[in-house]
Amino acid sequence: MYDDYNFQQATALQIELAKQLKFKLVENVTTIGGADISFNKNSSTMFAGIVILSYPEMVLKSYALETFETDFPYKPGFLGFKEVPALLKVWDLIPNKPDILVLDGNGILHPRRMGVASHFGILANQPTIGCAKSILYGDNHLPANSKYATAEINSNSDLLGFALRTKEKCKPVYVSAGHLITQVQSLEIIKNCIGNYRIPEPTRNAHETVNAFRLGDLKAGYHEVNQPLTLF
DNA sequence: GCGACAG
DNA sequence: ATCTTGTCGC
Repeated sequence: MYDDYNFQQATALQIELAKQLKFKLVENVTTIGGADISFNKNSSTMFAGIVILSYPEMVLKSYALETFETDFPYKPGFLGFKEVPALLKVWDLIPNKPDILVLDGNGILHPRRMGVASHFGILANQPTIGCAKSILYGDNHLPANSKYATAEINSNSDLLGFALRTKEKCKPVYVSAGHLITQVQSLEIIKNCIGNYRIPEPTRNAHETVNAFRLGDLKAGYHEVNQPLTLF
């Protein structure tokens, strides 16, 4: 049927895009971005946002917000097709891009190595990291119950990512390289982005910010932040 | 065939 | 993802 045809095409495109993936070290990281999407149930309007923090201080420096219309449904394995178009629209509003962008979802920890972070990275030619709140694919071995404990996530003999305990007695997050960064550096960067919560600061801040945008407390466009924000 | 299944 | 109160555990 109609949906099957779209997902067949989407699958073929993911396989093609995955051939373009590159993994290398990112040098001199001083800024890191977080991207997220929010929307009301049963609405085709997505609220997209990207925040930029100083690294490793994790101080909010700027953010961009924009809405986007889409009918593409959520389906496990195809999140990029739903979220990346909206995120690219917000991305274009940012004059000074962050050195690395963290997306809420996976990078190469994906059946076709094309999670939302890899998908965005390829289309924007931007170093990206995927950080998901639950497992999508691969072995699910839990890390020890201590902060910073990790467990490799493999599929067959490929190292696709890491489960990372960001906080004691909390479920781990799942980290993988998106594009233009290595697996090990992705893990190190995310470790350095942990504040006092389970979710690393770039993603956590992005989530709070897009929610405020959806609820009408923040406006669309690019905004720079100078004094500490008393929003959280 | 059955179960799993990012956001 | 979003809608929501209380409640269990540290």
